[in-house]
Amino acid sequence: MHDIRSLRADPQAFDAAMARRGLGGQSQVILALDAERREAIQRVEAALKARNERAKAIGMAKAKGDTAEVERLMASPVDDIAAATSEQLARSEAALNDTLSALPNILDAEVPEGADETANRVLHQHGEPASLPFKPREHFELGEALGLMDFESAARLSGSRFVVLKGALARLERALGQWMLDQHTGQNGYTEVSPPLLVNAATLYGTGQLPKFEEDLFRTDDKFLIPTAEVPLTNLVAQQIIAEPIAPLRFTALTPSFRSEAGSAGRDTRGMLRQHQFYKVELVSITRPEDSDGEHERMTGCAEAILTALGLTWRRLFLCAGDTGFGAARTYDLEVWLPGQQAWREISSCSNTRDFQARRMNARFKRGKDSVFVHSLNGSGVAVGRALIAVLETHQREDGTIAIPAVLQPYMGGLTQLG
RNA sequence: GGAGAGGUGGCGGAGUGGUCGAACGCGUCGGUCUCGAAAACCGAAGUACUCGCAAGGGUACCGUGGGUUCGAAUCCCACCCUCUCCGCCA
Repeated sequence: MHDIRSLRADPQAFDAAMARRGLGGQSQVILALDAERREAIQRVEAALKARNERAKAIGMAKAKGDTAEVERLMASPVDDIAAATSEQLARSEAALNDTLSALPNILDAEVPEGADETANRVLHQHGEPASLPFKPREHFELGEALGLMDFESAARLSGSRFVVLKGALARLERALGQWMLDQHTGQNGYTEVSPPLLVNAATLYGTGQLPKFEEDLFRTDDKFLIPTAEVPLTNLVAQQIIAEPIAPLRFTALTPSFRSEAGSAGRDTRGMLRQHQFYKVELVSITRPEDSDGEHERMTGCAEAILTALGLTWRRLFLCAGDTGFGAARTYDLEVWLPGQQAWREISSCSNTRDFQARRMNARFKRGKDSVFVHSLNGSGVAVGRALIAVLETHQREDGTIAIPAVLQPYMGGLTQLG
């Protein structure tokens, strides 16, 4: 959500910021709505003032027992402009709100220009894509050959974009999630949270999924399945005035994420790269404004450490303007190298939303006598399903067995390989 | 799911139609007193929007949204949430 005051103060800057997102001039329309709204407020409040004065006078006359005065006042004309104007006020207020809440966050000045992912900038890389002495297989070939990955059953149970994992592979998924969670709570100072997986519309509005991206969500009668634990974790501070977060509030959770994948029909249909449901360990930080940039680097580092410890090859991307998500001011993506697919694939996305979400959810802290909007950040630390894929493809051997990374072996009952 | 009770300011808790943004207590902040502190006493203090250069006005907010009324924290309706009991249930 944008601050109408700063927009008023510098409309050109606002338009320039939206232009980086490929959006045409917005400020004219918004300022017109704002002027309309404020003008309506004036009229409504004037009418209300007149009404209040009259009512108060009647009350005083009655208290004095001055029935003549009461009757005179009751007979005096009432200002009925209020009804029409208040409707107009409600309309322009709603229009202004709808417009503002559908506009994406203002990008950080350092975000690379560019319309799509081809303009993303690689910041650094860990390891080199390995040239294996045999033809590496894709994760679903490996999983199915082991008899531990079953797409047919999943399709029968649920439809496309689901998978059934079995035996040691199911355990490996669990091990990944447990181990990552333990890293973040044990080494990185995050507090583990077990949040609701169904949330209401206000909560999704707070983090920015609503109103614009409803089609990406699964919903029940009156609730939505979370598309990421970012939603409940960040909203923990919604509507709150918390103590000043001198040290950032850090939350982590291992949850399923549910995504309708509307609009991605036909993409990544083989295997478990793009599913309607997947586990993810999420990281969320709530900070003071002056701390959020540093926290963003730290958070991304926490995710990178996970990938390194798993023996994966990865790189950090600085997403360009056109590829940065709706709520983010700046985003780093982490990509892992998938030998079977011979491609870099996203496994984590870490964003600083600054006060964009905080404004939507009215999350503040007290500084002196002022209430200041917090900054909120979120990042995957990391996607469990995709980490599973990366582990399979990276640590596969020619005979189809898979070496289990040392850090996971304690979580696998000492098992050192699959197959 | 059924029956009942209830949701008021940071907290507790009054207030059932009129000058109520709301008594009182606690807590908070400032002051007096004190070497200092405590106690006591005095005083201050909500949030948002809006008009204004400012000083300072105005409006709204007593779970949420409607309604009745000249006027609503107070009356009516719907919904949400909490608690108690019953039923069901992992």
